[in-house]
Amino acid sequence: MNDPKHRQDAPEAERNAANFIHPLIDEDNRSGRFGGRVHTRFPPEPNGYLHIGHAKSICLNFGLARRYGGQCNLRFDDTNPTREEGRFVEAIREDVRWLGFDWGGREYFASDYFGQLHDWAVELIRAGKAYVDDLSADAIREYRGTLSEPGRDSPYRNRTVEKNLDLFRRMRAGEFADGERVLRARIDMASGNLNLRDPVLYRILKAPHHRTGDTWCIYPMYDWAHGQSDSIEGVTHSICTLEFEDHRPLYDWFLDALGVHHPQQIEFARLNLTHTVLSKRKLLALVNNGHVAGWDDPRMPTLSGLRRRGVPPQSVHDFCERIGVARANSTVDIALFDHCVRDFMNRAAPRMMAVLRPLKVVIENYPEGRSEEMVAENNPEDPAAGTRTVSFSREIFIEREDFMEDPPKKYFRLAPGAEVRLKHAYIIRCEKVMKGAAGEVVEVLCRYDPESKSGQAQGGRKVKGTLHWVSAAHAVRAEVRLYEHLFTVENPGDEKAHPDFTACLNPRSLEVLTDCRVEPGLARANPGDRFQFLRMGYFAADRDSTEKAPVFNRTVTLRDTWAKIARKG
RNA sequence: UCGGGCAUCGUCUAAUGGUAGGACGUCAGGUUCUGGCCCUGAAAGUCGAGGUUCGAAUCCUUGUGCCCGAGCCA
Repeated sequence: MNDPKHRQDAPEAERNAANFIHPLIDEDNRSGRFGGRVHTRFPPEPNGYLHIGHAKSICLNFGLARRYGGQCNLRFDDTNPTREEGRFVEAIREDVRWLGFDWGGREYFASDYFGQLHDWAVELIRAGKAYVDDLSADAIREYRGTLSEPGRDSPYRNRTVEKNLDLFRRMRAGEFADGERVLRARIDMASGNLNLRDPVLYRILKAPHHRTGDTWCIYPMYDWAHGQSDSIEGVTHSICTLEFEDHRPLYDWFLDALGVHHPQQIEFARLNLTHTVLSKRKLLALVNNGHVAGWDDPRMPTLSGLRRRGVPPQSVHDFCERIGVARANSTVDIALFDHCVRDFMNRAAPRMMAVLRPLKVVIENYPEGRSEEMVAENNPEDPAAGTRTVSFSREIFIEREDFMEDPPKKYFRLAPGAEVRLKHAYIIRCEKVMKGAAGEVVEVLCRYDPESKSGQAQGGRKVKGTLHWVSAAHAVRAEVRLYEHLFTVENPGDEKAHPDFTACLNPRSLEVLTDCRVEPGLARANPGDRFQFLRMGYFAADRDSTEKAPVFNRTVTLRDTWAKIARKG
């Protein structure tokens, strides 16, 4: 347990890296600002699927609650009925659950608070802090001014409280058409912060809501709903991304105007990852334009995509811990994510032998019709994983790339006259190469050394290379889907460098291999089961997989030092 | 142009006025029945200019660069 390899088993707190939010919370706890309480929330809008960037937020919010012995709510920010759908709610729940977080029944919706929000709006009107504006959307935009010039007051800004109350009541009663009127806060049309130039609180939207149906025809804007929802839930620290920084003065203004519980908003930098895109719009385009097979395509950075590809949730946690939390915009190298996947899989995934591109090898001096059961360790990193047996016989398959008729130097694999170890079995020597009409290698003839069996007294003889293999008679056919990063360039989301991000798509992001041969035990893999295919990478059974037709997704390759050497020549 | 924010190895992130450290990546080597894992080592950073201080990544001034903001989206 003290083995550094097993640090994943260390208590959460020990792996919890420092970030700038901790001292802020520590100070609040010292001063007693929130009575020593720490309560966070993860607030997705149910209008799409969660991705790895959301995982950073989820791990942060739930992680802070865990670190400080507090709680974290799951709250759906469903204030826009034209974009949100119930089906996303279940998908989001599933993703958060997959990451292993439990919101303990504290599942809330901004729509739960529509009544309270309405009453508070009336309170603001009574206090002269909100008014109904008849200006059109275009006019409001014009009156708002620009980044460098102040706005102007709406001609409707100084209506009486009675008139505002009446108009707001009629807005709610459905007397006006969409867009005809809005309720705005009366703050400061000259503010340098555009969010304070009389922001809209309510707009008229005669659209059914996924939870409240047609109860409402006016819906609160994000700014009006979010802070108050935090307040109602007793949230202490409202963690959000950097683009909401300009909204904080408004967040504070509403809570102060209402005189209710006032959480602290804290902003952090959202995650960017190389070789992928994380914008909802671009992800949607990938799905809609058929560049990927769906939201859970294993190439997608969505949590459902990662899950289907076989990424363990522990790796996502580890990744989120390692990237840290800061206020500077940054782009994390996807190599770090891949490392986290390998790091966990190395310790957790049982080894199996699978030949992806088969080449037949006949061992001439091995008796026909004979076979033996070789003992194979399931995971050299985990003795407790035990052993299994693998059938060996006269005809086997090896990987095509593990044989070269005319090998470069430093090639440790099979070649005419060369010797290699067959993992868990014998040392063989290549005696002859059989070719087809086009001169292609179709079969390799070898002789084995009976004294070299794995685990035998004489088995210790050293050879440079060790190959994985399967017995031709025993192996089963399988489909294997090889995935690579979706984009060839580091930052496909950079619209200046790449106006059309789909032009950066990696043409080799998916390669389907249908004639693979795998150990028979693999046919019984259940969807989601993860393995290391020896020397080939980490794989997981796809949800399409059946015992008759097993299908595996490559989650990530192994580190490949040979590929690096070969590339350099 | 106005308001807000951010600049530390290639990348991400620590250092709370006192030895600039870790991780990924890269390179070199060791070990190995996985060219995996593991182990050892190396290269690699405080945006620029002034100032305060015994001492500055940290504080001050100033410059530069980048990000966010003009939805009845979130």
